Amino acid sequence: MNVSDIIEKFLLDTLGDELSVNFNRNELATYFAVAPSQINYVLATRFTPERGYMTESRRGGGGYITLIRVSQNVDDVLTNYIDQTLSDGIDYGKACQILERLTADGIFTENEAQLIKAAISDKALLAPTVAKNKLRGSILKCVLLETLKTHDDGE
Amino acid sequence: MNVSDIIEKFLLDTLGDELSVNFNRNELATYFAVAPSQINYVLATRFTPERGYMTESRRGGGGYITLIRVSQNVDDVLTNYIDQTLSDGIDYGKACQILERLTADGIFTENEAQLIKAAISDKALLAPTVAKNKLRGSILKCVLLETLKTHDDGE
DNA sequence: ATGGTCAATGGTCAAAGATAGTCAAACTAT
DNA sequence: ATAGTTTGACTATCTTTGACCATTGACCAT
Repeated sequence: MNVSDIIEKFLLDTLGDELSVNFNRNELATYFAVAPSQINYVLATRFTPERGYMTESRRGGGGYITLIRVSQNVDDVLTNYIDQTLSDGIDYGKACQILERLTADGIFTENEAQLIKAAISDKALLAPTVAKNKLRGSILKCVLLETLKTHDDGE
Repeated sequence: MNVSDIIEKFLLDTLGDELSVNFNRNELATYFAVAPSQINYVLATRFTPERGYMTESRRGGGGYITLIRVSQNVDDVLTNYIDQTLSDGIDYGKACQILERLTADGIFTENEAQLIKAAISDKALLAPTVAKNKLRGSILKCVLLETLKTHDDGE
């Protein structure tokens, strides 16, 4: 297991049930004996908006980083993702983050998320790398739209 | 006996009764004094879906390969479909039939089938018509494989 | 009060490192 | 000859590091 994964886990543990957690970048970096910028790397790759996180920070003396779990109305989340993935395409990692987030929100079951992941994996999408993201975006969009439909029906 | 056979045997032994085994490609290659890519060769020729195996992996620091056993004997229906959709591609109607059949068999829930249908609809697959069936086949294959995997987990 | 300086933060980005994947050429066994 | 194996060059992806930049607040001089 690499250090970034360990730091991720540590932050998740520290976050626990709380809405946010506050820390000092250099301190954390020293604790895990990594370059300070690796903290940014972990935040950028693991605690993304797709997964429902955001950060705030301040430089200078007494500087800090706050990691925040954002909660949002589920339909809004869905529509946001639909709008976003609509045009630009999306890579597999980001797509998984979205699916995990939606699973955490109870929109998908674990199994459904797994199936969708399989459907949009690089392996499934036999296309040149460039085209893949576009295609994946389109597929995901259709799936989310379908979900939005049945979700609305359901209530 | 050639080295590939030996590596195959080693992996089978290591796998034992477990559902999956995790290893590092370079380490394994070094251990058997072969080129790293030979590990891929062994996986590609011996641990195929048709034989009841699949793999997952990650590159970069802390990278790994996971060899996963999927159900070998039980799900003949599924494996048949997998073989069929593997090569030729499949049109949307046929795909839906398969999904409905599998839903009737209790492999998929209604909802799961809906999601998959959305994912392989003509709308989702932005590609030339000719390419669509091929692509749909590939996606469906991945989904079915995934199902075999999680199916095994459950029992 | 006002502005200047400096140390203590955090941010960015590109390079280096660490893996795994692909593919075709060379080799080997049948 | 043909099919299967082995190798290596090249590629793709993920992680880790470090050099350089930006911001903030404390302290100081005026």
